[in-house]
Amino acid sequence: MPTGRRERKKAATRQKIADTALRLFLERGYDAVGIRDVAAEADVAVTTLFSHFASKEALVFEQDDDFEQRLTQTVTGRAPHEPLIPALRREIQALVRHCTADSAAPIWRMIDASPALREYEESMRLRHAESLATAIAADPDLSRTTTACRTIARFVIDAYSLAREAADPDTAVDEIFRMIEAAWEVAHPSGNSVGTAGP
Amino acid sequence: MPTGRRERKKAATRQKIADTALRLFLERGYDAVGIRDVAAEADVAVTTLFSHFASKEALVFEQDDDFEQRLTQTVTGRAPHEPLIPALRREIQALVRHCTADSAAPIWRMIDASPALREYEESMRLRHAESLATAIAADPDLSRTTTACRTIARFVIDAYSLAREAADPDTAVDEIFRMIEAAWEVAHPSGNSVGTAGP
DNA sequence: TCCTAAAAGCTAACCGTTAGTGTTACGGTC
DNA sequence: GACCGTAACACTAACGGTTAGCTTTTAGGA
Repeated sequence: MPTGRRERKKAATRQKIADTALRLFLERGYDAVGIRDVAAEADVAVTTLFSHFASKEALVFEQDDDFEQRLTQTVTGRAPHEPLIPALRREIQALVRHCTADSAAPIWRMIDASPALREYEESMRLRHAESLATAIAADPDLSRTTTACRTIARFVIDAYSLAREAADPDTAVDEIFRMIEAAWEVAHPSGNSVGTAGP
Repeated sequence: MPTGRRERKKAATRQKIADTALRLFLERGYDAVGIRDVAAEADVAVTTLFSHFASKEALVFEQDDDFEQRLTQTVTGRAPHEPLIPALRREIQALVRHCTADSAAPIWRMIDASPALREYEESMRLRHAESLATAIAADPDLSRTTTACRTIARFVIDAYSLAREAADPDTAVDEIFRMIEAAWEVAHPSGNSVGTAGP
C-alpha cells in the first residue's frame, strides 16, 4: 500500500523541508542560512529536519539517488549485447545537459561557491562510482577484472564532473568518452584483442 | 635568511601540534580525540592550532603539499622528450608503495574508518588533479586540449586512489596505467596518429 | 633602545549535529 | 469502535569544530 496517510504526510514534510531550504539558500546564500532558519521556515523541529536529511548539504542534493539509479540502470537495463561505453556515453550526455540547463544554473552557481557543497558532491560521486563499478562487474557479458571495472566507473564519473565544468559540455563528453573507450578496449583480461584474434 | 629564530619556532610549534595530534589519534581513535585535547596536549591554544592547520582533518594530511609537488615535478622536471605517462606511472607506483607500506598501515586504517577523513582526502585529490592538469597543460611537448589534460590528470589521481585500495597495488598500477596510456594516445588533437601520418 | 609586526593566547561565542525524552497520530488488530 | 504498537515529530540541552575580537609576548630591524 503505497498511499497510506502516514507515508504521504512524511513525503510532504520532506518535500516541504527540501523546497524551503532550496528557496532560502538561493535567496540569501547557502552560508547565510542556518539549519535553524530552514527548520523554522518549514515549520518543523530541527530534529525532524535531520531525520529526513543526514546533513545540511544533503538538503541541496536531494535527489542524488535518482542519479545513482539512472547510472546503474544504464548498465543493468541495456539491451543484450549492447556495448557498454556508448550506452554510458548517452546517459552521461543526458545528465550533463540536464545540469547545465539554464534553469539549473543558479543552483550550480551556489554549489560551486560553497566548499562544503563541493566536497559533499565529490564524496557523492565516489559513492556513485562504486555502485556503477559493482553494476559493471556484475554483467557477465563484460569480462574484466575488478580493478578494470572500478577504473572505468571512476573514469565515467570523472567524465560527468569534467564535462559539467567545461566550456562546451557536449564536445567535452565526446572527447572524454573517446578516451574512455580506448581505456576500456585495452582492459581485456587476456591481451588487447577482442574475442578471437586468429587469421 | 631562511633560518630566523621566528621561523624555526613557528615550524617547531607546527610540528609539535602535528605529532601530538597523530599520536593521540592513533592512541585513542580520531573521533575520540577533540581539538581541545590536541591543543592541551601540545600545550598551545586552540586558536594557535587553527592558525597552523585549517581543520581537524588537515592535522592528519599534514604533508599533502609534498604529494602535490612530487606530482607536478614529475611533469615539469622530467627529461626533455621523455614520455609523460611512463614517468607518471613510476611516480604513482612509488607513492602507492609508500602509503601501502606496513609502517603507514595504522594511519590509513584510521583514515578509512573515518568518513570525515575520507571526504577530506577526496577533495584533496581533486586539488591535486587540478594542479597536475595545469602542469600537463603547460608542457609545450604535449599538445592536447585542456579537457584532455584535465581528464588525464583525473585518471592518474584515480589510479593512485584505486591502486592504494587494491589487493595487489603493484599489479593494479600496471593495469590502470595501461588504460591511461591508451586514453592518452587517442587524445591527440587531430586524429589518432602520433606526429606525422605517412602518405 | 625602541618600534613594528608576527606569533601565540584567552574568552566567548556561532553553527551543525546528536542524545535524551516526551507527545501525537496513524495503521493494523481484536 | 476501542486498543496498542510504532513511526513521525517536538523540545531541550548539550557536544565539538571553528571563528571573531582582543590582549600579550617575542623576534628582528631602525
